[in-house]
Amino acid sequence: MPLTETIHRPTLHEELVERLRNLVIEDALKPGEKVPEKDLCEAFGVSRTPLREALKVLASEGLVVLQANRGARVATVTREELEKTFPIIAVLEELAGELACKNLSEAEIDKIEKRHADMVEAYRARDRKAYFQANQDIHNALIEGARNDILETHHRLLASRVRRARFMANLSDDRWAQAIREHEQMMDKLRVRDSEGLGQLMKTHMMNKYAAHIRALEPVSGDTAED
Amino acid sequence: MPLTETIHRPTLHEELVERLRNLVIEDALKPGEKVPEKDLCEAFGVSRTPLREALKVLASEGLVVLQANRGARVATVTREELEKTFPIIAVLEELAGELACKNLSEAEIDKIEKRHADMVEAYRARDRKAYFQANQDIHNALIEGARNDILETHHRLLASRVRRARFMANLSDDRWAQAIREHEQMMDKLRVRDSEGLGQLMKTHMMNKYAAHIRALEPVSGDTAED
DNA sequence: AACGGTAATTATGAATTCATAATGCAGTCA
DNA sequence: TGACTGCATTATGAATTCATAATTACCGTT
Repeated sequence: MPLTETIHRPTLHEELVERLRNLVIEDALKPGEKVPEKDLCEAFGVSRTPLREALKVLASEGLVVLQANRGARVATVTREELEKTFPIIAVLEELAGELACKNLSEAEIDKIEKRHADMVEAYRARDRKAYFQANQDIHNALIEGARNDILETHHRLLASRVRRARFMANLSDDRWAQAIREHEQMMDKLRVRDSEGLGQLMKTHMMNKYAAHIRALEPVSGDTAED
Repeated sequence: MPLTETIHRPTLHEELVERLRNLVIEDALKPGEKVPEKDLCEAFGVSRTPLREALKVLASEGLVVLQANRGARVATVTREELEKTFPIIAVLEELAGELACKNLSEAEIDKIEKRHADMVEAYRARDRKAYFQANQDIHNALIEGARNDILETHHRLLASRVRRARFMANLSDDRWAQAIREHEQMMDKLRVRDSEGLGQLMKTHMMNKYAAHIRALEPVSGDTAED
């Protein structure tokens, strides 16, 4: 009997990885902060062992940094790291776009179309929160549409590290309008299933997002200012 | 004070991650095999705790699979996984090629040139082992030349999972000749620092490698037989 | 009063212990 | 004779304990 398709009973440390990851992504634990094992243990009602195992995993993902005998700190995202990460995300999205074009069902494309409409509507209303959510959904749908869980994993790994950078906070009107135009073009390509076209657009879309973000960071000394 | 640039003193579980990773990559632990904690503990002379932490990390990297209360097994590389992984490696190499073109020093390019000559020589002598080593060195040099440690990490993560597939074992004469031609072209692009050109070549080179490998796998039923 | 050193406290890395889930074997019943 | 069930053994997940390294506070000296 092949041992694929075995039931995946979530073990304690896996649960913790998930919870901790969310804490970091949702900024409940802020970059640079210490991650106090003791407090988290009683907060989650678990012993230190599984929590430490979870921290090791988070560290290998780069979300936290372990210092020998000095515990874990939430990783800070430096500007240099952003510069290194965005191009990688960009080429992954390029690939995802190509694959999604080939693999998405008509129904799924319709769904994305709807979310796209929501997003445009949110843009008209200048509703940043709704826009951000719809945008996220669309990108996620395209990534998932690639039908490549490994691609998805690596994309999530990279995206989770820069998500904290909060692109939306400093979204200029110009860039916003440009982003909408780019999304329109993406939808055009998706409708006719032009995979290379969509891939290219998603790549440049991400690089533009990156450029805008770096521009926004420009005034800053170079390190990440908090809040 | 920014807490970047802290000294990275290797802790016990990190050491173990390294050692175990090598065991898996070097096929000392074969795919599908159980990873017996007890034996490894006495083999390395450590307790189970750091070893288990290491296994969690390896699992998050996808090198081993954890099953609740059933321990860890070395991950088997299914054909489907290969099909999902290679395109990702390909786009990462594409990006690496572009970046390496821009960032490599002349001296480094000379070094690669030398290794390339070694590789061609090994091809002439039909010395698979030497060829494989030189090939590996060249690819590594190009990846490192990208000056992007995050890209490097993800590339290594993906490559280590398929390395076991041992492309070289079933390298047809045709494919071998083609690979050499592709490498010649890559060197041409690198010499004139045509970044897009090198990127494209590295991508297609990887996809061709992939295609050849899939072809070699063809006869196999599709799933990996267990012991 | 300030700076440096030492001691104490705290917290982290690692070992050991404990409990529970899985597997294998044996015995019995069809 | 073969299959199924129950028990025992083994091994894994998790908690607790232990030791060591780091940080902080306090005291002494300049």
